[in-house]
Amino acid sequence: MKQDIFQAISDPTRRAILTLIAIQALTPNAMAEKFDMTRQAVSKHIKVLYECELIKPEQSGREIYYHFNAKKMQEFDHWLAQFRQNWKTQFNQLDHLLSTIKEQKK
Amino acid sequence: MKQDIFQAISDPTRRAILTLIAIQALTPNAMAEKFDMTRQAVSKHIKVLYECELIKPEQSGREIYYHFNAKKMQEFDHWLAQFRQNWKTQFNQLDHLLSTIKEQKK
DNA sequence: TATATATGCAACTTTTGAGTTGCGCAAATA
DNA sequence: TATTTGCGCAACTCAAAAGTTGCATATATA
Repeated sequence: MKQDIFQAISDPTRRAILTLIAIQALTPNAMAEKFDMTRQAVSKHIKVLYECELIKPEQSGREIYYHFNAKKMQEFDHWLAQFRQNWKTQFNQLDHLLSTIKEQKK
Repeated sequence: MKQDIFQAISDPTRRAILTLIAIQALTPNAMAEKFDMTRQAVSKHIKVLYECELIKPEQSGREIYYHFNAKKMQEFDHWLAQFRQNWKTQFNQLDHLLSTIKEQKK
């Protein structure tokens, strides 16, 4: 099943995994040790993250190091962009409102 | 129940609602017309979005207009910030790698 | 005042997803 | 070669979440 990046990031454990491997690539076993969770449970999270390309595997003998794929994370940034202008505008309007109230109090 | 902003945004319908009302405030009925979905289903999504403060209600007689709360969306931006430097670094490294390959070809 | 409209809440069903146990395969090691 | 280790896949359980129907409440309108 093709995974949705938004759905992938909605899980706290997967967000923790991303934060960890953004610093250093890890094997599934290493991740399982970090969280109080079986290796298989971590393996499922890895599958989700892999299918939406947020992580990349690097085989090394029988071990697999999973790396963070920063490029994919930019999709979020692009989605957010449609709201960024919006929040800047809302804050400017708030500033204006506050100064108007100030004026009225004088 | 206190809702998680990541979980709130993971649902496609809720993302569509946010995109709509970022442009113009809408009533629950108006939203239900946009999607092929009962009013009650939309109402539940509204509840989720409201509980994590992504939208704000504005009562007008018996109608309720829901507005987009841009400020809350910034929480995403803050979470993304921890990766932003990371992806810039990865791209710089890629640039470096590409120019190295270029040099070798000469 | 009677009726229609806009909404929220509760109970229920169905679907999805997180986590477990059990298994098989491939690589390292004795 | 036999055994251990690292990993993925499949079947299962259980909890959460999406969507439905039904009902209650408040406001507008005839």
